[in-house]
Parts: sequence; C-alpha cells; structure tokens
Amino acid sequence: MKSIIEILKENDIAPSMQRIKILEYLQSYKTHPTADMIYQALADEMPTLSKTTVYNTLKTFTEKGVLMALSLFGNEVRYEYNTEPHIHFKCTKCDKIYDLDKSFDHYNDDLIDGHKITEHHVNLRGICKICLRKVGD
Amino acid sequence: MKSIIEILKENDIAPSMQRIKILEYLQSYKTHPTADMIYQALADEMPTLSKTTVYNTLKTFTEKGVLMALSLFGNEVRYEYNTEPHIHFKCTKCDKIYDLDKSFDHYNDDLIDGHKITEHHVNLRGICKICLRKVGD
DNA sequence: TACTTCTTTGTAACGATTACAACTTTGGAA
DNA sequence: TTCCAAAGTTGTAATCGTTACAAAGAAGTA
Ligand SMILES: [Mn+2]
Ligand SMILES: [Mn+2]
Ligand SMILES: [Zn+2]
Ligand SMILES: [Zn+2]
Repeated sequence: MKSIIEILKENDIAPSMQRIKILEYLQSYKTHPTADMIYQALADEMPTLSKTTVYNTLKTFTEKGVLMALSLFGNEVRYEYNTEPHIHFKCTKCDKIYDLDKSFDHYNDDLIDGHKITEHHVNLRGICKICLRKVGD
Repeated sequence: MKSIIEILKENDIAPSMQRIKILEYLQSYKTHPTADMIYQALADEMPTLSKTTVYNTLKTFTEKGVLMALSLFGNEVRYEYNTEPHIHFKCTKCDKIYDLDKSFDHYNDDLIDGHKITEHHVNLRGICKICLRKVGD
C-alpha cells in the first residue's frame, strides 16, 4: 500500500508533520469527520496544532483531489479520504453517517442539458437500523 | 389551484401574513433561495419583518412537509416549495442552482441495509452551460 | 550566511443560524 | 365585551463553522 508521504508527494503537497497526521487520521477513521472533529482528535498528540492549519490542510487536500468534501444535511462540511463512488446515508436520530455500496448511475465528466458535471453526490436521510431498534423498545 | 391559505390550513399552520408572504414567495420564485434571500426580498414590502420570523417560518414549513430544505455544497441551507423528486445541479462558477428532470431511482420509504429512508437527494456540481460559453471566450 | 518561499499559528472577523425574552396578536371562555 | 392563555413576531445577543490576515517559524538554495 502507498505510504502517506508518497500520496502527498504525488499530489505536489509537501509532507509536513501536520499534513501527514491529518491524512493519516482520515485514512484510519472513515467516520466523515468535520474539521473540528479532526482538530479535537489530533490536539492531544499535537498540542501546538492550530485549527486554522486543519482548515488550510483540508482545503489543500480537497483542491488537489486527495479528499472529498461532503455537504450532508447540516451547515458543516465533512471530509473523507477519496474512495470509489458511493452513497451516503445520514441518520436523523444519531447523526451517524453510513456508506452504502448500492450502485447508481453516476454522471461525472458527462454533459447533462449542456452542463458539465464534475461531481455527483447521492445523499439519503432517515433512521438507521440501530436507532430503529431503539424506537421499537 | 389550491390557495396559500388552504395549503397552510391543511398542514395545521395558522395563516399569518408573514407565513403567507413567505410561502407565496417560494411558490413564485423557484430559485432555491436562502433564508436571507427571502428576508431581503420581502423586507421592502414588510418593513417590520424579522429575520428570526423567516427562520422560524422556514423551520415550521419544513417540519410540516410544506417545504424541502436542501444542502447543496456550502454552509447555508436552501429552500424550495415541494415538488416532484428531481435532481439539483449547482454551478461552481456562478453558484446558480438548476433543477434537472433526469429520472433516477429514488428510495424514499424504502429500507436499505436495514435503514429506513425518508429523503433522497441527488446533487450534481460542475459548470453550467452559460458559464461554459463564457470560458470559451 | 542571507534570502526566498512555504507552512503554521493565533486572533479577529465573518456569515448563517439559534436562543431567548419581551412584545403583539389571536381566539376562545366567562 | 372583556379577559386571558396560547400562538406568533420581533430585536438582540450568542453560538457555530469558517475565513482573513499578519506575524512567526521552518526549509530549501545560492
Ligand atoms: Mn463515505
Ligand atoms: Mn429544485
Ligand atoms: Zn441512528
Ligand atoms: Zn454557471
């Protein structure tokens, strides 16, 4: 598997400690965290880390295509390490985000009604299986 | 066609002047406006209107199912008067939002992997036909 | 070394939204 | 009618996520 430093270099991003740790975090935790969640998670290990650095880094990563930024019902942006196209489901009870591997037609690089499509997101909302079970109690 | 007052009453919402004007606006202008855009548009006609009222009203309408709230790439919520399921496309150049009538499998009321689906959004991003033409210049 | 550029940091500012408490309107009892 | 409780509206302050900015630090290069 490709190392984090290799991934960064391939994308013309200098591999600073901050950037390595942030990408490492997103590679390990597939929870679609917000910038703040990432900051909180790394703050112990890196006491001098600045939240601005987290935002800067996420911006850089997203622009270079290393990460995907998601807008999933709410006014905060969530990030994930880039993977195959997949569907997102967010539970209205517990706010957890699930990846669904259901297939769907995706139109990236297509032209629809004359518009050039560069991103395609399918976002579902509802009550997750765990919360459904709790409601039944 | 059903009157605005009828729509409100059917949904157990008392038809105040503010609520009528806000729903009227969303019925007439299919631009997926933000709360602030609605406020700005109505402020001339209703000088005492409060932005809080706009937020309260949009919340009520959304909870009652009169409106749909959309999260389309960005940290502000957009609203539209409820219609048939359709795809949204947002231009990264001009930020305009287009409705696309392309059909897609939608899973409302279905169960996927044990999760109960209540909302299904398909959001595309790219460069709209108008901005594509400008780029060519 | 000195210089340039990139990166990080802390603070302030910003935009969207919510909390809250006071005020106003409404729709029934009495 | 008059009175009151509930519902609705308003303005202000607070909060949250994010961005702007300028200073400080690190790294690379001649
Ligand atoms: Mn995902
Ligand atoms: Mn629409
Ligand atoms: Zn849940
Ligand atoms: Zn455009």
